[in-house]
Amino acid sequence: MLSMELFRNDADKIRADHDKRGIPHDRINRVIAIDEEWRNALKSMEDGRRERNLAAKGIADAKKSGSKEDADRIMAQVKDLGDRIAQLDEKANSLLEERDSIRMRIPNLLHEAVPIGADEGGNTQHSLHGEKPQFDFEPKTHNELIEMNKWVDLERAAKVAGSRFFFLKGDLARLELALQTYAVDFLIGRGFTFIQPPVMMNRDAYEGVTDLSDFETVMYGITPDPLYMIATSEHPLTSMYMDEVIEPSLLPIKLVGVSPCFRREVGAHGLSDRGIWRVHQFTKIEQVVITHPDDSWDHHEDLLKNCVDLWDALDLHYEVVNICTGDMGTVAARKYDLEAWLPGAEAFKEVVSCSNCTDYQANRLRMRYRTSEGNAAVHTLNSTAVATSRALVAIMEQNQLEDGRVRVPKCLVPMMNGKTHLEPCQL
RNA sequence: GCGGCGAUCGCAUAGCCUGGCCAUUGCGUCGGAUUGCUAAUCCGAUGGGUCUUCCCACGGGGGUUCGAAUCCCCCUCGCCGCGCCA
Repeated sequence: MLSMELFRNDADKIRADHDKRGIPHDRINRVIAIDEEWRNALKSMEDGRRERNLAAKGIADAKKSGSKEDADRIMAQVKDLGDRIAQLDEKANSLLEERDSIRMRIPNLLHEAVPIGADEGGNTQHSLHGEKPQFDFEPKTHNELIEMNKWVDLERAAKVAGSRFFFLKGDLARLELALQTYAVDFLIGRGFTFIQPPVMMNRDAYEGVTDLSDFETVMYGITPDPLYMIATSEHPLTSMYMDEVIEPSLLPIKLVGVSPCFRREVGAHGLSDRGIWRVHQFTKIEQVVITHPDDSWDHHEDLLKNCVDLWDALDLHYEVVNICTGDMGTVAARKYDLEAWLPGAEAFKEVVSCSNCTDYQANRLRMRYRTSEGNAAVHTLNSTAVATSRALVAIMEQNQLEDGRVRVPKCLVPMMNGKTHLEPCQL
């Protein structure tokens, strides 16, 4: 959410940003108009309260000096004042609610380096990493590999849970655990604190970190309790300090979280998403940084560097993509994606998303740091380190052998008890 | 789940019983002053708002009242005990 100061003092900045995104200004103008109305309504209400406070004081004084008649007279005068104030208060509150429900839907201001584009076709390549793997045989898709090696059981998962769930089995499951351990240790080595978060959140905290439409299309609600399954550990980690004033000496707060991630994937269809590429539950190792606004763009580059070094260590071929205006979404000001090469699909596909959300989440979460001029919103950043299901797909497809076995990335071999290749699962 | 107790400003606290001055004090932080000692001492500021002779804020919501931190009800969270439990 953008700060109200921006609407009041620098609305043209927001309008120019909307032009870049290709969306109309009407919501901005509406926020400004309702804000004006709200301020007037608030003023009348405050005048009423002031009158009441003065009267209450008058009564107290009168009683103290023993003048019961004076007290009774004032009381009679202000008898209906309470109702009037309540009405004015209600009006002001409904205006405020209306203003902010619109404001919540206005997207973050974009960084100036974000390329202009209507949709994902406008994204640009930032850099290319690793060597494209060459095969002297026809490489298989990960779907073929998991099936022939019995590493994933989709049918039985459908039976006990539903479609787009999976049982992960044998060596592939063991590799998944190795990936988690490797990524967590890697980030601990770069100064991150390891956190295991709650995997359910209440509505109030959740509204602070995500686009409102996600409640309809992404998150699972829990019946009968008013909770939501997290779509990523970014959400509990970022909202961890909500409603707090953070001592500047604690910044930057660098967190690495591991959690299962739950996504409804409403509207997702198609054969290209079969297997474990797009699923309702997967595990993700996530980086989160809460920082001083002056440092946030440096931290954004650091987060990307961590991903690049981590994915280089896994010895995979991928590109970094600079996400364009039309593909950005509501919360981020700038976003890089890592897209891994999938030989089976002959395409780069998204495996990492690295965002600077500037003060957008912090404003919603009332998450500030102390300055000599008062409190100011912090900046929040997040980046996938590894989403294990997708990393496994990339490893399987890029490291496959002709017989269907898969070479374990060198850095993970020690965590696989020295095992260098994934063998088929017997069960 | 049941019972008891609690929640006040960055942290810690007083005020609540018995409704009515400006919500107290300590620590921390920031600013200033001063002194030659890794810092001490003194002064000031330090919840939010439209930064203000004004309004709001004592976990959240409602009620009683001319007036609520204070009385009543509901909810949330925490602590203690009991129950259940990986």
